[in-house]
Amino acid sequence: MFCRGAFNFFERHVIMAEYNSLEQVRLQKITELRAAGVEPYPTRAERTHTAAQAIAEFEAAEKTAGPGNPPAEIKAILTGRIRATRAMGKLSFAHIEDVTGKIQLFLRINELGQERVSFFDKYYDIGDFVQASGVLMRTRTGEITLHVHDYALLAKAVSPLPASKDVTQEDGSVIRYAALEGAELRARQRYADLAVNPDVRETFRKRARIISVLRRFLDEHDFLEVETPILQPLYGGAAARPFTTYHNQLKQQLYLRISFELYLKRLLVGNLERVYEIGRDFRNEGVSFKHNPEFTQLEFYWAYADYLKVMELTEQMVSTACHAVNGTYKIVYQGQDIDFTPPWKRLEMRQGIMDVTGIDIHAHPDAESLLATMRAKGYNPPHMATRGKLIDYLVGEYLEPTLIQPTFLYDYPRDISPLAKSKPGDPLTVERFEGYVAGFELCNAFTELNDPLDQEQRFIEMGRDYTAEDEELNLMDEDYLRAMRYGMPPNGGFGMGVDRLTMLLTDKHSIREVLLFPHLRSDEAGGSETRE
RNA sequence: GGGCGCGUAGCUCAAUGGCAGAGCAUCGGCCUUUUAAGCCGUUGGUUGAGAGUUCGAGCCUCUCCGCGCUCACCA
Repeated sequence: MFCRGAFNFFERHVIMAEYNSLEQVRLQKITELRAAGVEPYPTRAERTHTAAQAIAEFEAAEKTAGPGNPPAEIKAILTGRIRATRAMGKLSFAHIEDVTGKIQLFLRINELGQERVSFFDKYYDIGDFVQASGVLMRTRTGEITLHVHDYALLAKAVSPLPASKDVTQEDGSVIRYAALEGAELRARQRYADLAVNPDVRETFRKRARIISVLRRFLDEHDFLEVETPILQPLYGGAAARPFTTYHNQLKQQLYLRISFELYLKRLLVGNLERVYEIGRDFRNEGVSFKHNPEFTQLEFYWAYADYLKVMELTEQMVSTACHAVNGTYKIVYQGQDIDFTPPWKRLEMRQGIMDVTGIDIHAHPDAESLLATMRAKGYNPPHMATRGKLIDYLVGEYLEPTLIQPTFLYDYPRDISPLAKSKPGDPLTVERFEGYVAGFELCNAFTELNDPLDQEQRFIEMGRDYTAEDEELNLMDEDYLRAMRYGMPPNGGFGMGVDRLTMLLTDKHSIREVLLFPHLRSDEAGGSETRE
């Protein structure tokens, strides 16, 4: 009990000493390498070509030489990680992989001598980083290969990479053997996943490309990228439970933001006109295949625009991102053909609900009337207080799943949209749309409410919908109202989950496949050993 | 949080309540153009953790941990 920190420290060292048999073999090799004067972790490396550059240069040299003629000699120093070895006594082959791909090494006693070939076979393992110099050649089977004249260790791997082997079939398809496949292990040890699964690396390259394209698109449309607080004294802009934290010196309760909205719109008051932010939101809610506690959000606000203009910009932006990543506007998501070519379908929510349920929400201006009709038609929503929530239920249960092709569902109930501007002449409806693709929500946007008196009223109404025990739910943001009182230009605002867009564009079912380090529970082994 | 399913060697997976196995990886041997190299041999396990039933548990029961699917929650 006393000195608990020291106990944990000791315990940790015991855990660290638990090497498996494969690791013990490699540790022994490290000792022997040092004894032989080989530093397993040298400070510097040298490289003249990436794998891809070496292959391209050799092919170009072959072309220059012409068929049947030997190409000009190309010397190269390559670096990479050993992915496969094939030792044959006086010969040895290995594949190394760098960020551009794989290339084969060919070691022979003619150049290296028996001792150096055997030394490579004995001490170099899959997973080690190596450097090899030599001359490019083609083997008898036609593979462009580095004929090695010298080699060096760059970093020894103690733990074996999860072994995976590929064999390319005659039809070009690749069969993978014993690849790292467990979703949990892959997420927990993303480093190993990335190291052995090239398609995972490709997914995250695509993700980076998507974000880069979104940013460039908005920059080119004269939006200013800004950064607003993640630690906020009040949270708002969405309906979600926040994470709370505490500033020790200020003795202040703080929240991690659940949206950027209220801060970004303050900037419109400051005459910035067009602003956007790409960053992390945090929501203290359930985790699922499409929810992570922290996720990447894109929001922009556009002065003098309305939700119709935002729709047009949205379909342009998302289709541009799709084309940049996939080279086409048409993709397949989980077996469904999706076409992002603008313009996307526009569907009024009232009409959409009518199409799938036969209920006209305009005929039911209050919750009681709507609920009675729903019940009469056999719909049994869980207990819900407001008209908007009943409508939301109908949309979520019956309409959303039908929206496979990119669709803007527009004109939402006022009472579930406290930051959106009312539709002129229709007090129950606001100018809001959500973009749906493949049956789930991709983005959410509206003509922003800029009337400070109306906004104050909405905050009050919103507060009423929540019961007294929701003490934390303080939606009244006085500073935001003060900003709005200085005058906010009419504007259209937009929010989109970047992770979900990435899921769509990379054909991933789970958000965990597009997050490098998704949230997972503690992986400490043995439940009964945890003490608190 | 609820329901259903899963957890076996470093990785991918087998195993009617009856000696815990295979492929790849590892280790040793043979092999001078291989590519899942091949051939011969070898090693590797607290079957997620703990308890129970049983002559005997990877398998049945309970508790716990973790993951997956699903529901709830979720702009």
